[in-house]
Amino acid sequence: MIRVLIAEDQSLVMQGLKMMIETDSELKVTGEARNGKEAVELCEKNWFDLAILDIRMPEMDGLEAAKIIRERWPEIKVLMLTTFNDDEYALEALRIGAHGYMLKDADADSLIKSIKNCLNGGLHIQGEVAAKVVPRLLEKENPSPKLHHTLTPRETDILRRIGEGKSNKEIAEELALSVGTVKNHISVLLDKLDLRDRTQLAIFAIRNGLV
Amino acid sequence: MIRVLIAEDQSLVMQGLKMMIETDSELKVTGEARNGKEAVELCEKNWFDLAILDIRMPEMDGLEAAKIIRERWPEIKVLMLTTFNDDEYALEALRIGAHGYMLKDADADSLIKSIKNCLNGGLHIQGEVAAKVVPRLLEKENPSPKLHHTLTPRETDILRRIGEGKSNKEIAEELALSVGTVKNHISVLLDKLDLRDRTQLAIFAIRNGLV
DNA sequence: TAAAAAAAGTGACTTAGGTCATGGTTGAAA
DNA sequence: TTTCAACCATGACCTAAGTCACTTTTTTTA
Repeated sequence: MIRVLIAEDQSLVMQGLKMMIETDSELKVTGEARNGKEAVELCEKNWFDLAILDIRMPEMDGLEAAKIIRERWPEIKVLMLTTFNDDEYALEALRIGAHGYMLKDADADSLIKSIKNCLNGGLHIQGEVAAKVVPRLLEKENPSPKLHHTLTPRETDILRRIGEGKSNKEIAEELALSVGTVKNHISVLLDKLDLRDRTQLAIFAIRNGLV
Repeated sequence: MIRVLIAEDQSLVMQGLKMMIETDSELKVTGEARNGKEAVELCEKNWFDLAILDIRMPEMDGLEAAKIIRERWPEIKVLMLTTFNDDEYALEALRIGAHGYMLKDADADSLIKSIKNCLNGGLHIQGEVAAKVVPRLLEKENPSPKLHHTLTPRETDILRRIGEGKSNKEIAEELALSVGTVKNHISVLLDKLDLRDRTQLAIFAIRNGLV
């Protein structure tokens, strides 16, 4: 029997995955976590063959959890689950050594196929992501993908507020800074994340679950 | 037996709902639609006691489907399903006469409760939405909530591109317009949606599934 | 089909957003 | 202790964004 751990904060998606997985008599969901921290804790107590991790989760996100699991229990297959076609995250997931990258809005069949394929040692990346990601991998470690892990607390804070649609003036008032300072932090954010303006920052913030 | 129709484009969520609903022996999912159009077509062929409609769907969204179902089959209970705490949509849903408003990230228990409550003739609005919405209802028809239904095709198009993080110049080039024209459309959008800048438009576009 | 209304388009003008050069503070390494 | 690096802060300056008054085109409807 293949033991599966699911880490997913949306209970509907959790139930859906569970149901789909257990239609196959070989597979059994023996662990359910609502964030990355819980997932790692479960791995400490029980053995799993496959971990399905949502990228966006509270407490500890799926990428961090994946990293820890890959380091400490390298035999466990890791499948990342995401809502969006975010190639930055896909790259990061691959770098960590995930065995698959699934989109939540894919149909049931291809999700099952991803799971099966992953268990058989395959690597599967769903969506248009693959087309964008593969060329990048071929250019050897590309230097651009600076993830939000490299952001300072101030920057993350400001990024979140941009994602809430606030103006520089509002952010400055809330944080007791001058607008100039806020603008400067934004310039740094734009540079780090390789984006162009606050609108793209807001989109990034939402896509990555900061808001 | 209570017959349930689900309209939901994300198959994972569909499976999750189905599983949860069918843990109760009284309930049975006898219809599955992947968009609003399919939902209405199913209603024409079969009878349902309850329709669970995702607000965000391709082809025809949940609000439109709800409207049609409420008009043509007023005995069917309608439960709206959404990812975000979007009070504009909640209001619109209530105006149409939906019997409930559920958030996808709620836990299984409260989702089941919403369904049960809805079947018993209750009205349930999940999340902080309720607190924002109820006062508005008491002020008699409030004039502000202009939904995206009132947007022209051009405006919707431009709104989507803003949600993709494009600049006015890029949008103008793609649509073969002057930047001035694009700016003007944006001014109209800001006015109609009661927002302040393109960042808030981008957030709106994402929250409402345009991108 | 004429009149009215809605939508699409334009460019001069104002303001908020973003860049850049610079300085202060803290903590760790030499 | 000094030097270096990372973070935070600031304001002068420039550009893209947004407003406004207006014209043209398309669609409604009387």
